[in-house]
Amino acid sequence: MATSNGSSASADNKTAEKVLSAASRLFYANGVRAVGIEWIVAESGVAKTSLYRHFQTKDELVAAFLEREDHEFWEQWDEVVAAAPDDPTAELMALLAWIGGRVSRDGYRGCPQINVAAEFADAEHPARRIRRRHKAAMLERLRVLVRRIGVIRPDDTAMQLALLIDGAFTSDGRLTKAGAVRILQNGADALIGHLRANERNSRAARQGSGKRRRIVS
Amino acid sequence: MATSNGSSASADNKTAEKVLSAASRLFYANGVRAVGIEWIVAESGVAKTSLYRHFQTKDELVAAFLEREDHEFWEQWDEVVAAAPDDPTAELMALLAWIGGRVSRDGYRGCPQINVAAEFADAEHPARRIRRRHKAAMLERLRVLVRRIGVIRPDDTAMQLALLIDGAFTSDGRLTKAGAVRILQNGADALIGHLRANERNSRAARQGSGKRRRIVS
DNA sequence: CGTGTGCGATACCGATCGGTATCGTTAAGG
DNA sequence: CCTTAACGATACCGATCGGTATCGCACACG
Repeated sequence: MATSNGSSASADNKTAEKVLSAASRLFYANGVRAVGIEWIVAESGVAKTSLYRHFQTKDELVAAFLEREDHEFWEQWDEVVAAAPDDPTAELMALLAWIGGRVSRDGYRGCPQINVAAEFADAEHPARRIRRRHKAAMLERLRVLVRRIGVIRPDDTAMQLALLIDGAFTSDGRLTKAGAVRILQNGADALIGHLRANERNSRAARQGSGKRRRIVS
Repeated sequence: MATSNGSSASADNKTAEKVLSAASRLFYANGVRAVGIEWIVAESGVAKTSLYRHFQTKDELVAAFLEREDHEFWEQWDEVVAAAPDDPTAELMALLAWIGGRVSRDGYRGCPQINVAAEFADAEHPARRIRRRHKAAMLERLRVLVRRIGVIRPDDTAMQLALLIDGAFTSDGRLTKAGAVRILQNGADALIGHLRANERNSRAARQGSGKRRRIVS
């Protein structure tokens, strides 16, 4: 059903892969409109002809970039979840530790979905569509998670967590690694703890949260 | 010290004002790089020559756009604060009601500071500088506010509120007006309530928050 | 009544944009 | 060994990019 290629979405060909990886780097670092095709050609070491053999238009290349980003994001998300203890609160904290580390890395330039989508006015542009789907997926995953945690208004709480995370994505270097993780985890703890359904679990979790927050560093 | 002009930052001249207002509209709706000078010329009804008489480069026009946005944002912020009761928590809720309304308006396309800055790779580009200053100013105002509220870790709480707000700015139509205000205010209530210094005030505030949240709608 | 300053119109600049056409080369598979 | 398909190199396309130069006109002010 798929090629033997172990890599991620699209770019099953080696030439296409060189193009897509170079384009991804350049798009992310400079913005889509600031990167011309010739720049991608130079950086990828692939002929312009070949580039257009695999991607008919620049927009298609942009879409492939975002699709891959989306795919890799959920791949890592699932890995973090798999490594976390089977407790929804611990799962959330592990995810926030991962995100905190991600946004405080050197050269982090924000969420590619947000950045790229902002460059296109048409709401039906591929970039806008992929971004909507990506963000809807995150919100849905957070909903499932906070329902398992057992908060009173899971939809609102999930959205609050989504806003917190998207805010971190656009923090633009204002967060150090330690600070990012602490701020995200304590913030989430307040958001879920405040409205937790069963007060017993709530109290216990708040006491033990100091340990649980450190599961993924 | 200033011209008699009652309008906002820069563009003290009528021609310059026409250029800047047209450019602002186009930049915000389409992104900076997607808008060519000729488009601004056509939309403003001003000759290209005149445009370049008032703004030497496109970057300067971009900077003027962001400076004005920054200025108007704090102007409105101050108005909201002035209209709110002299209670820090009520002030915060009023600000969030304002922001909730803002991000759920038709045609809202996100925070211009965030959007425009994302289009430039150079961290010393005017757009990036203005954005940093703008976001630092917001964080500082939130710090002062949460200190007055009296939370345990004001710096962290202020950053959490900033993330929540920036997240709302990038929510891209996922928030209805009613939902936005409720989610922001309840979120902020959890963030400040959870860590409030004096438990008595905390408990009282949580009970009365349903009323207090509706001060500005 | 002159005079200067700001504006509009237009033509133009080199550079770059996304995208195509042509053609010679390379390499893998039967 | 020969076919075939993919790739590289290059030249080219019209359109647009940000920015400038030239010039004629209108109008406010002394």
